[in-house]
Amino acid sequence: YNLMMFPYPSAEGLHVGNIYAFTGADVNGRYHRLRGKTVFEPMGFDAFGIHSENHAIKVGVHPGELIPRNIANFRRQLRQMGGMFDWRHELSTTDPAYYKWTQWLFLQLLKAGKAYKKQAAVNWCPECKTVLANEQVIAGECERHPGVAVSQRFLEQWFFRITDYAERLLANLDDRAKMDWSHSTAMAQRNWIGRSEGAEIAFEAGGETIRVFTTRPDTLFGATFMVLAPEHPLTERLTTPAQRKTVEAYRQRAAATDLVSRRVGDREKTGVPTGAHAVNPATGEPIPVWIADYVLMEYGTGAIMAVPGHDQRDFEFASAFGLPVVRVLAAEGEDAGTPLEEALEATDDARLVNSGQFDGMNADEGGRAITAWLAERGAGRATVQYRLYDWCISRQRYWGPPIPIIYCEACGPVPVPEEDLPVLLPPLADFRPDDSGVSPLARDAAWYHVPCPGCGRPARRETDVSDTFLDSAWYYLRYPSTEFDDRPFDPARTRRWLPVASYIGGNEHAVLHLLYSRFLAMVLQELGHLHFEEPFARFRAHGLIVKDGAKMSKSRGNVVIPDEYIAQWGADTFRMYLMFLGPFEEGGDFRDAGISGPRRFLDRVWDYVGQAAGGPAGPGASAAPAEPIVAREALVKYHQTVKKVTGDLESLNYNTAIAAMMELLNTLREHEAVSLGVAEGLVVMLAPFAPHFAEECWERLGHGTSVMDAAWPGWDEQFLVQDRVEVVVQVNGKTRSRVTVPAGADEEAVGRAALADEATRRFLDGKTVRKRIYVPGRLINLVVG
RNA sequence: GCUCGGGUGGCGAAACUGGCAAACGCAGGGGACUUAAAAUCCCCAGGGGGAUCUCCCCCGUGUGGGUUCGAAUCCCACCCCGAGCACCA
Repeated sequence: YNLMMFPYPSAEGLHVGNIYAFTGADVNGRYHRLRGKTVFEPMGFDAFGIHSENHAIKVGVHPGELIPRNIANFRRQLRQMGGMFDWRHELSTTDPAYYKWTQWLFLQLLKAGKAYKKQAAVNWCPECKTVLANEQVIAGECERHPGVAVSQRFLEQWFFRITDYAERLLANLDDRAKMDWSHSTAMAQRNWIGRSEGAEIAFEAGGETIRVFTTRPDTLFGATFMVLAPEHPLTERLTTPAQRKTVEAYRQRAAATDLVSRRVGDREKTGVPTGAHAVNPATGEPIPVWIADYVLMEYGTGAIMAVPGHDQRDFEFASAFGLPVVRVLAAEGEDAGTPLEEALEATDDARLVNSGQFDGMNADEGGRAITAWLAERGAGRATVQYRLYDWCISRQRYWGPPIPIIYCEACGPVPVPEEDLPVLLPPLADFRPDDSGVSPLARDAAWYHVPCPGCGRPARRETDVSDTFLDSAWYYLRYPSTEFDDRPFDPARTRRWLPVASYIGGNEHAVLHLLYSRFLAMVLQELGHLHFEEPFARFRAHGLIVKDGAKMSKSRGNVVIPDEYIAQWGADTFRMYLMFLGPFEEGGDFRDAGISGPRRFLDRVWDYVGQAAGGPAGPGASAAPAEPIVAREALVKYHQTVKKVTGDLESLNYNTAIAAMMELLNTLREHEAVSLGVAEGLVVMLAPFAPHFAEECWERLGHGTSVMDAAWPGWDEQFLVQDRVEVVVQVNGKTRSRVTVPAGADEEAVGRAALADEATRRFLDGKTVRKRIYVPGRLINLVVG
């Protein structure tokens, strides 16, 4: 199962970046097919979603009309680039036969208690006029509208409990047997899940208990005040009558501030005291309780113990409001009373001070000891926190699968019965979102008002559609089973093809699509629908194609459309050029200057094939190397190349594979070594990169069947072992000469040969050899005094 | 700030596990072919210096140190570029 990320057909067509990614994946698929595997390489279209809808709004055409048009163009380009796609299994997420099952998935998660609804502060993009997932908010701005600040709104939203799976999602990343992934992608997921070890500590405050999470329990003695998030539920009960007005004003101001600017880290600290005091369980001292918006309700417990001596944010807050700073860490020999200019970080030689019986311990020991001490008193315990949020899937937009829920006055939210799926998206003429926060779907009265499936009384439909990432979180499950309309994925097909053997795609989806897909697979496995929990056995992130050092984007005007290049140079030359540009996993800078290199190479191969087709058959790919009718050097090069190219294709090192084939051709030409067998082997090795060209060559070489049905060439080790080898001679580590010795010569023999070598002798200059280092068959280093 | 990548000729890059730095290609120079140009083919090509000119020396993989017989590769410190995360307690 050779999977690549299906495109969203929103723009004018595929750009060079898509072609690059798909070509790299297609080379992989074709290689494995030539190795004798049955390769499934499907293609489809991620055609729902905000990208597509915004494009439709911009162009002024209904997406229901525009998207099929775009898809037709994409299909044309995909055929042109020569991908080995199985079009019988094409899918589009906008097809009711597909999104029926997207809705079905929602119902399965709902049944399993993994979907829930809550009123939540959400990211609202005033430009998209919809809620964004946290993943779609980049540095406080909408990912699709740079410069547009995302604001805060409170809406009832559907969420998926991805946080229940934080530990498993994290742990599996280290399990190579389950998932062999690009390092960078796994790393991005680790960051996103954001695991922190620490302690939960209870502070008593006038009959109430404030729980905090801290990663630094060792600094407990330095906690001189506490801070609650403005939304913290305890705020109301803790606030003293004298402070009520101040606190209320602050809370209202915080609520009006959008989520985004709340999270900008370098803002001036603001906050107000509640008037209440809590007791530091370590010191027994009363410490004031404040509220401030630098503490976030969404993380940890929404409350912190503030340790201004050893946390920079707390230090800034204490400085702004004149709160006491106590240091509880000091370097060896440093005076525990020295005042701090800024928060002091824990270092290896730092020891606890001002911390009673824990004085003298380092931060780690102290943290463990204090946590244990708290646990004995029932005031704390070691715990783990994750940065991951639950996945908000509600979108107040038109172009998506309606969430299959019906609201009834009597029964509440009722799932649409599975036999009534799909809930079809009504064909709305005016599908534009407005500021109301209500999806455009509410405007279609006939669609909106339905009888309750439970009691039959008048009810109304959920008007939100689901996030595009839900569509794409399971498309790989659908591909093998596209012809079944009575099940989302056929069990036998699924067992035959899944998990995906190779998935190649961009790292921009490292924490969105790739995390959601994993989560969904885990849930489906628990529910007994799947036999695996990790959907992608191998994932490789390809690099980015940039232009003039910058990422291609419409706003920069540096997007390269592949069509003209394919028209001018041919799809195969273009594929070869892209794969030759640099390491596939690193990407590269698109320059049209270099494209003539691969073209010249293919032209020369064409000439060589012409000669070989007319010439005598010789040893090579399939034939036994009977008569060396061509120079032995050429044959050796051939077998070396087969081995090199095979290894490089396994590891996606396409650029060096192409370079090796170029070297081979250069050697063949140099020795005028024309051989049918060698030509055949070379053509088969070229087939993954230049499939149309290889097909023509194959026919020219006298074959009546497709080159894709040929066998991958093998190499003969007998050509790889040489009877004489060249050994580099170094004197004091500098290369001075080289000598040719019989393969397997021992150190003594090579040493003698080196000493007999005239060029070497000049550098020895009569001095005695103090030491001799010999790397067998490679190098000898003579150290002279 | 934290976490990952990366920095090698004019350019894209290569270099197995510490063992000939620059393979392969682009651009460039010279030559052959041609009335000419394009295409094609052959040769040259990291920098500097020397020479008895089919030869030799020195320098050279972001910077500075270190380990080693030997470092693009390993270690320490720093600089720069890219990506992810970020008032995450």
